[in-house]
Amino acid sequence: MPRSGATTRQNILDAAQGIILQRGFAGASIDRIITEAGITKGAFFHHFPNKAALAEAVITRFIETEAALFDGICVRAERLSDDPVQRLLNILGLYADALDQHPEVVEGCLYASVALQRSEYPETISSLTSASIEQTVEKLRPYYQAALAAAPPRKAVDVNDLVDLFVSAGEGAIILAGLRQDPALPGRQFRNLQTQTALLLGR
Amino acid sequence: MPRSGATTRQNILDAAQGIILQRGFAGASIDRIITEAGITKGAFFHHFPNKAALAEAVITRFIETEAALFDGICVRAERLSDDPVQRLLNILGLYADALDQHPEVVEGCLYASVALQRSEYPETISSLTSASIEQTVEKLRPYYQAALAAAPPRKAVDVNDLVDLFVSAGEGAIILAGLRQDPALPGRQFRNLQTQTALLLGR
DNA sequence: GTTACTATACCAACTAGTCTGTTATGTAAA
DNA sequence: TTTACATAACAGACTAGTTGGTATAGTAAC
Repeated sequence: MPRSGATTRQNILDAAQGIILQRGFAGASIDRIITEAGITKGAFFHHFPNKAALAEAVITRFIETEAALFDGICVRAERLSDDPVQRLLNILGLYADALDQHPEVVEGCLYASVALQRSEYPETISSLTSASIEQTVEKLRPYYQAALAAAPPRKAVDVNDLVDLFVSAGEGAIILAGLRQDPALPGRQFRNLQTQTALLLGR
Repeated sequence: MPRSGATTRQNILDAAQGIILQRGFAGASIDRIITEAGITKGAFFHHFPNKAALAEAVITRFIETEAALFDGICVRAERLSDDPVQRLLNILGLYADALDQHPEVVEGCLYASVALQRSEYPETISSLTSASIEQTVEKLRPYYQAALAAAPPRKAVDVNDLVDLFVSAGEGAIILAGLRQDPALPGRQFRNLQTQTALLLGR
């Protein structure tokens, strides 16, 4: 076996993700990516047949990382409490903590990048992204359902709307954090959402 | 005076905004824009000295439109009620109505586009955008302050965090709406936020 | 005569992608 | 243990098309 190309591939993915978040997909030219990664065109096209394949690899890696983070939070929240309301509040709190530990969120989010440049990305990418968001929503829904059942609020609220607020508050917080260049904003946002959810559920 | 070039300019701005929202700034080439607008390169460069000037015009127009919409909502909310809590709830409701009447929000939002492609846009654009967001936040804050003072919630909540949630829930809702291709989502989101805010303020 | 264009040709820089090498590393027969 | 070879992992020049932008000549409305 020849020397492993794994680190080179990683470098390409890292560089590509950073540049895509800063300049968009069309602005992330292969020349820029290879300069940032410190490699040549030959190396790039050895690892990826074309730019679309690179995009798919970047997005896939991002989706898997996010899913793993989220699953970890759910597992920890379930361990921390049996009470469905407290579990939901813990998910919100742990998510806030996770965002605090990742100040690079100010750079942006690939979900939002895809959403705002749908026509520029290959079709497979946008459907992958939508599917991933839907998966997150479906993981989250049972927690909201259980909490609402255990502590029904005074006014009727739709479970799906609450889940959507979780997701979209996250996306929006990252955008706002980027505009303000304030890496602490997303964490604060989720802690605020936690407080409001607590009040909603009578805590 | 010769025939006014105002409509041509409008067409260019409309085409540019649409393509920027679909493909990002780097993906919105002048050739694409003039094809969409049905004009020639000569006409384009008659109206704009370069692409940066076009970007500034597009963003400026967008900012002014958004500010006018928001100011109108505040004026109507003030007319509808003297009660600070009800006023805030009305702002949220009127904003939801406004979003319902603009299904094109699924295409995206220029604030988010700028935030996610900061390095691709000229510097003036990103500072214009940040300033506009900050202006919106400062218009909104007194309404939240008054409502919180009139009906302090059981748990302490930071006014700034609440205002930020308004803004970022809006941005995030547009992103989610784009991924799901669901134009009704942002309106639903704000009505949900209205319900939660009502419960927060004891209504 | 000025303004608002159309049409077309042009340019240098950049774009994605190709092509032909070269180098590192492991395999295995002599 | 040397020699031969296979193959992944690159390097870097090259191409065809696109990019933002310029230039120029002409047309049509006011």
